[in-house]
Amino acid sequence: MPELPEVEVLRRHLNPILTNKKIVGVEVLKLRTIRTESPSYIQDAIVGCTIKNVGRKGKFLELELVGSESLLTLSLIIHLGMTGRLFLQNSSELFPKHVAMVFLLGEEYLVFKDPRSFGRVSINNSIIKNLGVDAYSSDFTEDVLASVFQNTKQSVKDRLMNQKFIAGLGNIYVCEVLYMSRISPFVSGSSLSIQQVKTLYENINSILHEQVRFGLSLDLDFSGESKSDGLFYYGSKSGHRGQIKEQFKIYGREGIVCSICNSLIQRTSQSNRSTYYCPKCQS
DNA sequence: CGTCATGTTAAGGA
DNA sequence: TTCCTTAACATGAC
Repeated sequence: MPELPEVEVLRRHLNPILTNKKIVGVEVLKLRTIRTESPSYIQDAIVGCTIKNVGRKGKFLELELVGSESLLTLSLIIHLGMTGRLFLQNSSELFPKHVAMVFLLGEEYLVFKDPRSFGRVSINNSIIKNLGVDAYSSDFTEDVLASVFQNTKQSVKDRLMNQKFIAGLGNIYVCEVLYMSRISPFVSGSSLSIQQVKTLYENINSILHEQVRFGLSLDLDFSGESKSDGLFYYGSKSGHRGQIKEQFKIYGREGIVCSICNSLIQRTSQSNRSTYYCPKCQS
């Protein structure tokens, strides 16, 4: 459930549900999910802590925890990777397949399911220290965006996807934003005009706000895997489980005519990721 | 069988 | 050193 808008929608759903809940146990089913930290290290640190807030930076969720003596605070950082999902289920229900980690909250379990295991959980917040400015925050200004493109031969697309510079944009929304801005994904960052940077900035803001608003407008249900939240099942043409599916203007639309100029939308590869673009509008 | 998938990052090259 | 590119990770859908 990967890019910034999806994580933000999830955060807003989880925050009221998780706030003031106490973590009474932790189970690690996939060691890969915690990488170098051992299960006992995580357990010792967070069991007994209470969740005070669910925050976010870029695509990372940050659960702010406070210890039982109310002195110690720490962050439980969760990245959903490509296929990660977080939901609550009742302690009496069976775990689904591919559960990576479970946080016991008394009667309820916060389940982290992650089939591809690209996600990550950590209590070392240095992993979010290297992130650039969050694209959805007030710190993200036109000047910040302009500085991202200075002195680089790297393509506009690769720069926008690099979390070190701007945190939150991924493959889908970078394709969308470049198409909206009529900018070629292949040109170098430093070749952009001031006007192009301005257009890009406005489109990044508008698409992120639009997608968060769209996600929040859906009546999603985060209490239990069986009900599923219905959102963020891209990649499935039938619309996975017959649920609501986000619509994109360019992403995943290879071979379909561009609604602006009637050219065929193309797909190619950039840094091992698919780039969808209109060869005429974005030349 | 083969190709593709919302992401990150270690390792290698220039 | 820095900046950039590539391959790898693991599983499912089509």
